[in-house]
Amino acid sequence: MLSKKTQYALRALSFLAARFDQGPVLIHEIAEQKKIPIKFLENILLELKNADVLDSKKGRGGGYFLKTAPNQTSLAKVMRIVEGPIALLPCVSLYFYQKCADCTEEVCSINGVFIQVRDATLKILESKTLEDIQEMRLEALDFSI
Amino acid sequence: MLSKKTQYALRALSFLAARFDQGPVLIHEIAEQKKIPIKFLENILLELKNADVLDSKKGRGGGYFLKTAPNQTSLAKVMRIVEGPIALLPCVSLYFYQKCADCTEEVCSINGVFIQVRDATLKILESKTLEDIQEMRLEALDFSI
DNA sequence: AAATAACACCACAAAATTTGTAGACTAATA
DNA sequence: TATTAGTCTACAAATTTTGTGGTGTTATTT
Repeated sequence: MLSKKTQYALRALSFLAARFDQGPVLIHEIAEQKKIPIKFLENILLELKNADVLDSKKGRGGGYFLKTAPNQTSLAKVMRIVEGPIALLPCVSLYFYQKCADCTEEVCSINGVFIQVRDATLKILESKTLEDIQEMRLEALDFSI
Repeated sequence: MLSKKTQYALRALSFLAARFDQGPVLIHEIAEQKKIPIKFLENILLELKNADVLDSKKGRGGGYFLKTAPNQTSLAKVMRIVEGPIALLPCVSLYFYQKCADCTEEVCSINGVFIQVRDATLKILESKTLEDIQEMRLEALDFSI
């Protein structure tokens, strides 16, 4: 299961994706719209900024905004920033590899399956972007009916 | 990431799978071979027994053993017993569904991707069984060279 | 029947992680 | 220079994970 932190991050980003190119958005507004504790959200957005997903502007008229177009940031990237490894076992992670503590087998009989799971998961999460989880925009709705 | 508990469970089961039909195996022996804290392992094995994956025998000559052939227990089943949900979001879980707390969108823009991830993961974990992660058996090795 | 072996069960404790908060600081703008 | 809004550090509360202790129960052996 994804942590709340990651879920908050995805929600905030789906909101910011819908506002891409419309100027900075206040943390306060995101927190309110998405019902995320504001100080917690602060930390998350800052982390995403330090990882070059977001950018920000201080002072009046400031706020957060996507650094690049929504389709330029994969969900895998976001998840690695806020959640950490995507793989289910440390010994099978591409970016957070760790030798399994106390693995007693010379040839691990377990990790093969989890390499498959990892690859199947990554195939999706590397190809999907913020554009794919972008919140529905009001102006995109068709009111002509 | 899978919890240590789940990793321990998988290791213990890979060991028991290799010993299928060879009588009960002592908790003590599994703990030693697989370097798992014995009291922690007790809890795990009991849970797997209560879920009908394992069976046990008390007293002298007792121990734990697989209730059915290794290929009869899927990894998905094991993981649901010891780890809980396989899906990455509560609102997308088949066996542990929960409405997303504070989901503010009428139509969630996020869950579609995670349904895909869930399905890709389950396709593997439902089809792979304990037979697939079974520890190499010594008698299966070819010493003729 | 007594002794012993081994699982069953309950309750708790330590450790780690996650989630959330407080408050001072810095930068930008009007 | 006052105000606005992000930055940063540190901490605290809550929850989950990991691990332990002790007693009970059942089966086997002698």
